[in-house]
Amino acid sequence: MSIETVDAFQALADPGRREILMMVAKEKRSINAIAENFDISRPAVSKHIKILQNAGFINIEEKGRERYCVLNQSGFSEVQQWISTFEQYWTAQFRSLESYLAANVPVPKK
Amino acid sequence: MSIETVDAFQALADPGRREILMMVAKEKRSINAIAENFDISRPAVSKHIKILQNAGFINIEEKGRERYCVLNQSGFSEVQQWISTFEQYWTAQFRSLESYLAANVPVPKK
DNA sequence: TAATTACGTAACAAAAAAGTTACATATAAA
DNA sequence: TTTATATGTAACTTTTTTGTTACGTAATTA
Repeated sequence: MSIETVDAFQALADPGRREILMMVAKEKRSINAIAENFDISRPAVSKHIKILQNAGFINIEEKGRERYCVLNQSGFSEVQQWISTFEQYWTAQFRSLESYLAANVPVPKK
Repeated sequence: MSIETVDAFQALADPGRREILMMVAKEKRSINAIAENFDISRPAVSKHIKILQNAGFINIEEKGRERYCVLNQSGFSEVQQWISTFEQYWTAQFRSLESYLAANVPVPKK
């Protein structure tokens, strides 16, 4: 938890943080409301929230002394974009498999 | 690095492992070929490879004493699927913003 | 105004991750 | 068959993460 992680992937590495995102997705929740659903202490949750916020997964809406967490699309988009850069390689790999088979696997003569 | 991480998100948390995936995406590479591109020792790379393999991001093709890393789609799919479960919430949030505005923001009378 | 509530944060402890060196082993090359 | 190469793994150390307790502060409520 250390300082202020901004790395989206590191932010998602913790299962608890992913759970928090799931909760917040359903409806905005205050820090305490989130902490109630976990075995860890409120300060620990508070730090998780900060990491998720810095990584762009949630935004905070301040309402008096309460702070509500709402989902922020940018973190998700960042991850999705990274993943999508790999998609082109599946077809590339498929083609190289094709040419490999064409070159190395004997085709039965008719 | 400890034991055998199988969690896809944890596997992606390390920037070095993401770099490895980028490298392997371009073309299959042996463990040593990968290690040459990093400042860390070969054994360390070897462990990263194992984590990526266990998490479903790469497969190993054994060729004699060499082991080539090739991309495996399953890890990527898992992450992409998780991300996509959140997509429905953007529209949900947008609708709740709409209704909030409709209820709370005065519309100038014509 | 005095409690109470909803937080943040500093200071530390425990656990996990990441890296290293020192071997061991199997294949390939001389 | 000796030597070199490509790798895995065990044993440890260092660094990062994660968590806790204790305390501070601003906003509500009584």
